[in-house]
Amino acid sequence: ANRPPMPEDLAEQIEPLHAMIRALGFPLIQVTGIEADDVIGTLADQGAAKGMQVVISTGDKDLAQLVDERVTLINTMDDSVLDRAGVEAKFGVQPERIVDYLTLVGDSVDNIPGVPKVGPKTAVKWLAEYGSLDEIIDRADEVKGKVGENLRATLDQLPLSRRLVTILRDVDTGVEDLESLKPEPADATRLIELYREYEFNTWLRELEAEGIDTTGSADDGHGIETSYEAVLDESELDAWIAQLEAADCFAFDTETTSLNYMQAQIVGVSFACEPGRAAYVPLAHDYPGVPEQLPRERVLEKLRPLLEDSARDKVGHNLKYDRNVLANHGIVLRGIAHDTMLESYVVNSTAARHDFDSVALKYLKHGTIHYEDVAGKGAKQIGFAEVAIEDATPYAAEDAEICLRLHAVLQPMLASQGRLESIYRDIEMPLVPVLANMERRGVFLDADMLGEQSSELERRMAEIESRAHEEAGEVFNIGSPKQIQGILFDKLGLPVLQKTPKGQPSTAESVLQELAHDYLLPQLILDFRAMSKLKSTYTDKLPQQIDPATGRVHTSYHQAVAATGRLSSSDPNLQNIPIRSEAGRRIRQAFTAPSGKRLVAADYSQIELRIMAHLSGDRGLLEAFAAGRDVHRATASEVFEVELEDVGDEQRRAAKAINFGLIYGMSAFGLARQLGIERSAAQNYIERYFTRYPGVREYMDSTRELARDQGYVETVFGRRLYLPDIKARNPQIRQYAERTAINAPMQGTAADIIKLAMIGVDGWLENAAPDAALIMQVHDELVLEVAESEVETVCAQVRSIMEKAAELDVPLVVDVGTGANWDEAH
DNA sequence: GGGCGGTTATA
DNA sequence: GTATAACCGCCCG
Repeated sequence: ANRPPMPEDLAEQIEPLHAMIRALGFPLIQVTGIEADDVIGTLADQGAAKGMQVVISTGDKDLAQLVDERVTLINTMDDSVLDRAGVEAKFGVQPERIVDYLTLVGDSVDNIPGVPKVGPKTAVKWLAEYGSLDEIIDRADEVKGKVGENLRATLDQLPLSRRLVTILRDVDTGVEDLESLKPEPADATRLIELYREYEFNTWLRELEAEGIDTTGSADDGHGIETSYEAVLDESELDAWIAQLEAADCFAFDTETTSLNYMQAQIVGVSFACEPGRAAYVPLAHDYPGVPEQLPRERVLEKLRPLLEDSARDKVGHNLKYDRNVLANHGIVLRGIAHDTMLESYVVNSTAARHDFDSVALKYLKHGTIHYEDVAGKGAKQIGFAEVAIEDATPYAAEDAEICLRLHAVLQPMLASQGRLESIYRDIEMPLVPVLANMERRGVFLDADMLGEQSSELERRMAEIESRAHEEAGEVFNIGSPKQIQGILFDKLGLPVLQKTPKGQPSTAESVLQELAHDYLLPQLILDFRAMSKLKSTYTDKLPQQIDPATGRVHTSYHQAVAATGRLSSSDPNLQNIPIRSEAGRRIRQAFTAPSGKRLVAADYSQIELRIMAHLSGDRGLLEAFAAGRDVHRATASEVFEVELEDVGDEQRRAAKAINFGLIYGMSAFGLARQLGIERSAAQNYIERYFTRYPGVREYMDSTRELARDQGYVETVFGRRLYLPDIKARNPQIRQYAERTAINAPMQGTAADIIKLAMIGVDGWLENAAPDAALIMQVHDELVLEVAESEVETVCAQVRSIMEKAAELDVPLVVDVGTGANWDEAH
């Protein structure tokens, strides 16, 4: 009576939930007219009677009455376990008295009255004094005070209350045999369907990471006896070093105190050189009662010759990290021969993730011990140094041993598929130390300059915010799209021009820009947003990310994230530093060269369009580049049929949009929107373009066809990008795959070329200009920090190396600039 | 605390 | 119309 009816939002979730439980392979028991608690009570009793240990997963305190020697509760919200002692500790009464306790206390939600004014305290006190509810009822006269009166007044109801709170243990559950309740393997196909439908994207990714086959097939390593040992004395260490020296290639991994490679200190190292055997050498575990470990610096000195020897091959998973961490201890990791993360990436860059656990699961069907299993997660996570050595050993040793086995599986896959091995061997692997060096070197930032900008932005934002509140006639959070939406569209009744994917009126930039023609408030919001972005992401955040030890920011370049072959950058992302607005350029000015040095920025001019010319072999386009023409102007001249020198600004702008659109696999619709013209006019432009550059049309068509036939597209160098959706029946999904098919060879080839250039530049610098270094890569641009005396030589040589990084049917052109800061170098 | 939507910065 | 990372607000448990 006191429970509100089930909300419709909840009711409609019940059936999908049941479907999901079935797909997961769990037994689902539904008994009409019986409480779930009673079914659980009955099954628990039956299990206990058969001598089973029964665990009930619940947060419901009522179930505590079921606890005995064989039955325990677990609350998976906080992982607390309630056994007999736990129940007594939590409630102050034994499990057998829980029914009595609940009867006295009552439960307003379940409409069980209990005795007024009796709560947990009084109930426990009475039960301790009288022993049981029956005894309390019998001796109700003895209880003094107001609660005594209440007890006597409710005596009649108590038997009913007791019946209501008592969980039944003898209902007909319809379950013939407890054996039939064993979980079945999950129905992966059905699960994927359901996860897609309800957009459970995280679980979907997990499922994909496991490979589609989730029927519980056996571990590929099944049958291999594994021996993982912790190395705690010197003679064992020496024996391992001797084995590593004798091996052709050994797997190597470090455990550390931090994911931040600049701050990380080594806690232990692990090795493997044959399947089934691995060692973990704990070095700096630190917790009460930790056993004596070999001294870290001494062990590292012993390992130094092995680790620094470029002739000794190592395999690892993301060895760039290990190289950076070892550098913190003065060791230069050389001989980085193989990396299973990069093997997985080159074999199939579109696989959901290339982290160790996912890759091991996918290629070995081996479920690894996760970091969270040994260190916990969230706020309660501990550092690896606090992990007990006996827990750390299987985890760390497995990393090395499984890595070795992974390499044995992935290496042949690379070798057997076209030019993938060359992408891996000649591009990705040599790039590893180059990136590690760039990361460690870091970028100098003028924090004071950014600080000043922050204060200025703050002042101007406060001003704009109060004007916006005035304009709106009320105070609202200008940073909340939801509240903006309420003000603009509900309160002020502005027209809704566009909706978000979820069907809400959008307040995106393009929409506000349109509305700003007629109203003031949208412009204020736009101005606020532009400043807020710059302030929060750049002027506030970047200075905080300066490493105190080096005074510089150290990004992470990710080599196995972008499906096209590009790098990505994070913590901080140095690939999206503003450039377009004046305020944005001021942020670039804070990227400065320290005294005595200059920044050199070298970027490829129109590299993706040049690659399109090369790939398509279109004569007109090739010729335009060969002649060194302004390609957008040349395109305008062709499409609009005017002489080169007569091309107007507007025509050039349109031609530029067409050129970019082609790289992105555009439609007339998209071009029309970009240019703010009619769809038919855009279609007309595209038609004229293709008439003038017929090779480009042929290339686009043949690329789509090739993608359909072979299921993947390739860069000029043979990097592959798989397109599983290219045959999708849903046109939206299929067309998206087609656009990716068009774009990936161009974006990917550009990525291959700049990676080759980086390897070349780094190699040259090492000998010829040791005081100069690469410090950033932004997709088509390299930034170097160079001693003033070397600037001229470096500029010339970097240009030359970049332009010669690949030989295409078009010249590669590089613009080089120098300056005291990044803005000036452009 | 964790996940997601909306938004915006770059090539 | 391609490829990313990161912020804030908001919601949930």
